[in-house]
Amino acid sequence: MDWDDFKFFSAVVGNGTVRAAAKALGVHPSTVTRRLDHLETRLGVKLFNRRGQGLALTAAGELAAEGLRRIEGDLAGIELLLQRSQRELAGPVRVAVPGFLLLGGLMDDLDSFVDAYGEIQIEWMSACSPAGPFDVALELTTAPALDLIGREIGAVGWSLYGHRDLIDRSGSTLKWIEADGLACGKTSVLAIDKLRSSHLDASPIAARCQGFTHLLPLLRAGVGVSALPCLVGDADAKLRRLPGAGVEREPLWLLRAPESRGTRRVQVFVDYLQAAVQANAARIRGG
Amino acid sequence: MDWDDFKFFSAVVGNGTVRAAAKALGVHPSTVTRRLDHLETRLGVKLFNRRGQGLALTAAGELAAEGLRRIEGDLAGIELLLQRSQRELAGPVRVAVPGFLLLGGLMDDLDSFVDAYGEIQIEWMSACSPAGPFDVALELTTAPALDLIGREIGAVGWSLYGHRDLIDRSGSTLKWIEADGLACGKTSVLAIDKLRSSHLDASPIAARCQGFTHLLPLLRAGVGVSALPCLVGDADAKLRRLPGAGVEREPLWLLRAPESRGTRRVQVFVDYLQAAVQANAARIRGG
DNA sequence: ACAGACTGTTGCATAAATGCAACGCTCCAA
DNA sequence: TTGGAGCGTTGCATTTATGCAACAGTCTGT
Repeated sequence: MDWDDFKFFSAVVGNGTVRAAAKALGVHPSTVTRRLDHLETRLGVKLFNRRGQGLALTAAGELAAEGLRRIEGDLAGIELLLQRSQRELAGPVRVAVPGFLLLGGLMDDLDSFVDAYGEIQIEWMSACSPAGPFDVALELTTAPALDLIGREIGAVGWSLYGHRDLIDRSGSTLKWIEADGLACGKTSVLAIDKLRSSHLDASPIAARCQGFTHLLPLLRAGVGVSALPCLVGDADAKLRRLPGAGVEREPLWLLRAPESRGTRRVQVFVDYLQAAVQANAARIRGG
Repeated sequence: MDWDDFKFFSAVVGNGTVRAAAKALGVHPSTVTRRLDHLETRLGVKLFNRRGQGLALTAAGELAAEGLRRIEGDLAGIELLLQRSQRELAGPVRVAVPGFLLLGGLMDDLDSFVDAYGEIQIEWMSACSPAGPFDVALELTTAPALDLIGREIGAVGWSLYGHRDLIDRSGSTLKWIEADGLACGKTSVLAIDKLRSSHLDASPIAARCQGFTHLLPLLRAGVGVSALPCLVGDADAKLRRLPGAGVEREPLWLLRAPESRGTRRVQVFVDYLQAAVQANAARIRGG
């Protein structure tokens, strides 16, 4: 089935004569007649009656023209739609998300998004030190800045983790690993302080480090215990929660810059981000 | 704009892979990829993401697929519709119409019908002596046969006509031309008898003939006067109505054979026939 | 880890569609 | 009646698209 034949047919119907259709399509008149012949032969139906001056539609031709009128418009509409979506869905989206969410596998299916929206360039910014303005951010806060539009979309659960052997070896005194810069934009995370003070207040400090990049290897090596987002701690087979240690939760907010409100490419990514948080809500909360 | 590119795109979406689409279309896989490239280049939009195993639709591709789903179905529907209408609108239609209606120009735009429905073969039968069964007929009757479906769709007006010079030469005694076989299926037309008896009862008979083929030349030659359907008489520039002679009307019935009821090709012609009678109603009635 | 089967994609020979000019035809006006 | 201009349609050279086989890559099951 050759769709192009219908295009030529439709052009002839719309322009009245073969020559006019040929000019409109930018081809030679002979091409048009040959495509019409081809179409009629293939269908086994005469669409036109050739008679000296111009062509006259047969009943079947009238039927076909009727149905094609809409198809022709729809097809042109698709082209316009694609080119418009092309413009709307291209460009940068500046995203500020705490590193531990990515570390915990929140964005493991990001490739499907990149596949679908290849023209959107995602600029990942450390939520800790937002070097510049962002379009969308996830933050552990209850008081979003005044110039942002915020919404609570979940809660991040924290607990105490250590190497499983270290935890199982009950009776030994557990040492604390002090880490800074775990949650971003905040000097300290309330959940961490509460966990330590209620379970390991008097424990000695084994090490002091900066961020997850340092903290996780130290925990895996069995140097001591520390507070981790459950999303990160539970995902690590070598680590185990400290028995008895509960889960302290911090509210997770989705923040949007007002100036990118209504921008489709940003909205599309926000939708994906929300879906990702939703899909991992249980893991993020920590059970 | 190449519609065929969309066909290939649609096939890939529908069949999942390039190779499956190629097999479904009966072409080589390379052809499919080249058409996709062509389409993407022309639109300036990426529809697919090539990744090792299979193809993944982009957001734009999803949009296009959405719109094309319906178009694909519509196009296939048109083909089926045409082929069905081809079957339904091909074959013979047996028509029995009194000759004078054709003589009077009732079917002057028949060519447009033949153009539109070239596969319908109209078999004209003399209504006078219906050699075989017909699908549709026009008849001057008030009592259609019992096995037919009839409907009155107009009235045929008759009056007295003669050569204009003969009519204008007042005072001379007008001679009558007796014609048989004017209206069909009937031995005599009541209107003719009434017209003669009320205006030319005592006039001598100048000639006796058979049918319009003989009668009209005699009238044009000024041999005498006779009764004609107004449709025929008024159309002839040489003839004129006899002043004072009124118009006698016979009901015109449209008859249909029950066995062809529901046959589209017959119905289509009946519609045309009714429209033709309607358009010429005034001329047929005789003013 | 490693064949095996699958995917989509590329040069090269062939087949098909197109452009060109000339033709036959109908219609309109002088 | 007779040019002239419009129409759609036909051989022939050329451009374009297709089929074929071989390729590079990924995924899966052993």
